[in-house]
Amino acid sequence: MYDTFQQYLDSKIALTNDEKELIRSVSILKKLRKKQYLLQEGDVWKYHAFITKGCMRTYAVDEKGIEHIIYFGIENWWIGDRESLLNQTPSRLNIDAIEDCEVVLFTDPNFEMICSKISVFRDMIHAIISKSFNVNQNRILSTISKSAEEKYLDFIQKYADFTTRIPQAMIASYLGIKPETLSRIRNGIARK
Amino acid sequence: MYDTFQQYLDSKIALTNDEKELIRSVSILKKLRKKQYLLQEGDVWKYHAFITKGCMRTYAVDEKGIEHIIYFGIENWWIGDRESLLNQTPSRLNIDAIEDCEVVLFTDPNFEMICSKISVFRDMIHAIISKSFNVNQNRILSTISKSAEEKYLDFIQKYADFTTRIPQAMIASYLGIKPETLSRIRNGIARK
DNA sequence: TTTCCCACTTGATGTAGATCAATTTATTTC
DNA sequence: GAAATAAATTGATCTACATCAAGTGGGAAA
Repeated sequence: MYDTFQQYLDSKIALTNDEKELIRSVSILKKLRKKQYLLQEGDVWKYHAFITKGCMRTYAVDEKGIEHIIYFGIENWWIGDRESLLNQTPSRLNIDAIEDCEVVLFTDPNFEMICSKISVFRDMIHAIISKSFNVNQNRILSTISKSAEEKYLDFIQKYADFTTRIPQAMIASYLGIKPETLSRIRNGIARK
Repeated sequence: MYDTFQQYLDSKIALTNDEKELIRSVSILKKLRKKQYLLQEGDVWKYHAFITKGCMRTYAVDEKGIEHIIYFGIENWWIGDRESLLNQTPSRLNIDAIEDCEVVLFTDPNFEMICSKISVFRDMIHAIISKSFNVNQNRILSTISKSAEEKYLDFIQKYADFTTRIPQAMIASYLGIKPETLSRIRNGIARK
């Protein structure tokens, strides 16, 4: 279970055995059943979380009770609420498991400790955040400029591996369209 | 002109005079006329840019020739295309001046040099990127979940100082709606 | 196997926002 | 300060997507 994370680290950075052991020693392993929350609205997020197995989502619920998914994560992706973590404020977001999942958690102080002691780790994390920033910026451009069909085609092209694992209604939510609309779009594409 | 940037630094981090001088020594000052490009689509972005005066925008142009604004920046904001910088690929974005502007530029190697030598500077930059990530995430949530009117009300509340300086049509573009629609929304709000 | 449930589809209709086109109101520019 | 240019408004119409409501199929429970 930790092994997946270790392989991820090895693929990204070169660490000494002591460094590996330091990281492992403060890691927390957690299993989640399908539908189980990792973070629930109103709670303060305290961790840095890495998914080693399964598929998760981050979403907000609006005043009408409608869920709006802002993020999907699978194996080898990080997930969390950086805003809640940074400001130590109650989260407006929910994170839960779409499938049975396994995650590796680090408390923020331990994570900071690792970053301060292992500069390649810190650099790796900063590179990830930097890339995530770009991903978000591209998604903003997509949402403000494209039609529902274009957004869907972009999505399945970019996240081909997600489309089979994630219910269609959740993909619709992520794209900011209704499930019925997505169904019709798929229908339209199929009959071309 | 550099003074605005120095004041910004002083407000954020404590630096020795040598450190201040190191930063200043590699800074590049640049003035931009209204409508002048800082970055043009197809070019590779090479800098880290800080606005000391004026107002700028970042936007993409789609295949129909329509501009989609993804970012506004004013005094004391950073601006650039991190994706182009990171990958050294031609940018899909344009950055230009909405008003006459002054910016402080650092080439990427110089910027990295500063980060490596002055850890508080590096930490400041990482904190800014981290916050920007959150801002973008909130904007994604807003665009996929809210009506045009709600988005506009959020915008003027969050960026009150922008609304007077930025043409309405550009705000509409930023929100992903048409200028006519924004005009009608404003009209509707006014007559309430 | 049957039942139940859930994800998805399909149809009919409604509506927010887009489009097209014509004015009016501001800003530049000379 | 007049002429030219650009920005914003307003009206009429259109359309992509939403909404509401039934129906279908397929997989888990019993």
